[in-house]
Amino acid sequence: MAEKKKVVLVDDHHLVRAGLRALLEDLNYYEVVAEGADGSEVLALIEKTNPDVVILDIAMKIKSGLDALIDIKALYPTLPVILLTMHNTSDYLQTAIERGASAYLLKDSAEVELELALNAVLKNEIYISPKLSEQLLETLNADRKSEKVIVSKVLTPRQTEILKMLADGKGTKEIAFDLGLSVKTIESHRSQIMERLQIRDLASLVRFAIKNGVTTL
Amino acid sequence: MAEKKKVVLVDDHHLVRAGLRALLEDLNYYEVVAEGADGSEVLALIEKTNPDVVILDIAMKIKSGLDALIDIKALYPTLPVILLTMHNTSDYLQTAIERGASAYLLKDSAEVELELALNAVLKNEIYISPKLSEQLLETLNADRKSEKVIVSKVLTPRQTEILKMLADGKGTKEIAFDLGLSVKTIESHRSQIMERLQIRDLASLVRFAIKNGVTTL
DNA sequence: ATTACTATTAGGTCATTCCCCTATTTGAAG
DNA sequence: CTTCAAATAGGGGAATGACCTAATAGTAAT
Repeated sequence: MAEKKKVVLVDDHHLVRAGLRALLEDLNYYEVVAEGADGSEVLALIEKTNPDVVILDIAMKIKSGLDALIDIKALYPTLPVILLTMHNTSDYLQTAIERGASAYLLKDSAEVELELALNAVLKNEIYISPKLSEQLLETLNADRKSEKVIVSKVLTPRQTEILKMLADGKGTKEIAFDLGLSVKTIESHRSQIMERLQIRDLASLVRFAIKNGVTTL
Repeated sequence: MAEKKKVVLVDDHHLVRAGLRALLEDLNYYEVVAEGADGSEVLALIEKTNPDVVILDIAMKIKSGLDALIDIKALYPTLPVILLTMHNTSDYLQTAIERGASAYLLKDSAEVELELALNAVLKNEIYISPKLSEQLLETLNADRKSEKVIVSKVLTPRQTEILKMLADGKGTKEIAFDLGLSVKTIESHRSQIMERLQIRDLASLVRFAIKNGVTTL
């Protein structure tokens, strides 16, 4: 058998990480050469270990997997990255793919999926959890029906910024002050965020933000 | 070596479960005889497999680990249960212990901690993550300073019920209607909940509810 | 029994926020 | 150039929130 493939594993829960490592090494074809607890460490780990693939959790405290993905692709555009997501929503699947992710898996996936994804990714293919790819197709079809194929970026940077603050418990007034803007402006952004996300209440907004790594639980 | 110890593993993320299983079986002293994705399945699994220990995730969709713990202890009071929690807060540590949990671990713990916990638990000892036990001691000390040692139940049943509804995105009006109460009553409960939890904004309330398994992400 | 405390209910008042609509400016895409 | 999205912000009424007070019922302790 050829040399084992080198894997960098980044997830902010130690036990989860250890579990994934055990799983990978039981396959006898992968070797975890580095582990990280946050997206902000990943570049250093890659440089040190020159891995064949990176496995990144999306929801991490300091820097999310999606953010780390940008950094990685800027310096190592051909290094395959597998994203792991906690919850069954394809909200950021498009973003992930636009940013060059090679695979997008639910943490709830079967072990074989992880193996399939690794195999695919090492052949420069793209692997997406079946559950999610269904949703993606539905989304694309829905878009097509509505005349224009708008592959929207979900939220603008400003909106994302404000979403985070809202989800972190800040009030409109406080946000307005922090950003040096009018309360009315924040209210506008807030309405537009909810409009886009089809959300009507703050609680769901908080969930959305957590699920998508905009903020942390 | 003696017979391997039988473990039942319950966590709603398949990959996490698989990882923990790999980790346990690498220790060569444990055998995962059943896996479940939710607290509601655990009793059936125990009956079927007669395990030596149960490992339960706290935050699960249908029935949380804390709820499942009650069921388990009612039927199998001597069966050791290890609780796994996602986040570094001891909010429900007391509850867990009151309900008879044998160990309380952070998912962020080191692998050795899992092993230590298993060893302790099989000797009828109690194991608590060092990080959390520190917090617990602080809490107890704080209580002692404030004259009375109140092992408070955190929230009353009514409060928990309303917390869940709030965290699920319902408004005061809607909750009042659902429960057949005055809007003012709900507002009172809401204030008192926030008072007890030392929380000032809805967003943090939602986080708290999710962290403690009152509702799901 | 009596006391004391908790849980649950609810009103009043005033400040804040939300909702719905409209509007200006700037920058990028065509 | 023109068109559209993003970011900014105001008006006005409705809804909600914060803060205070208080009644009733139930339970625990003496």
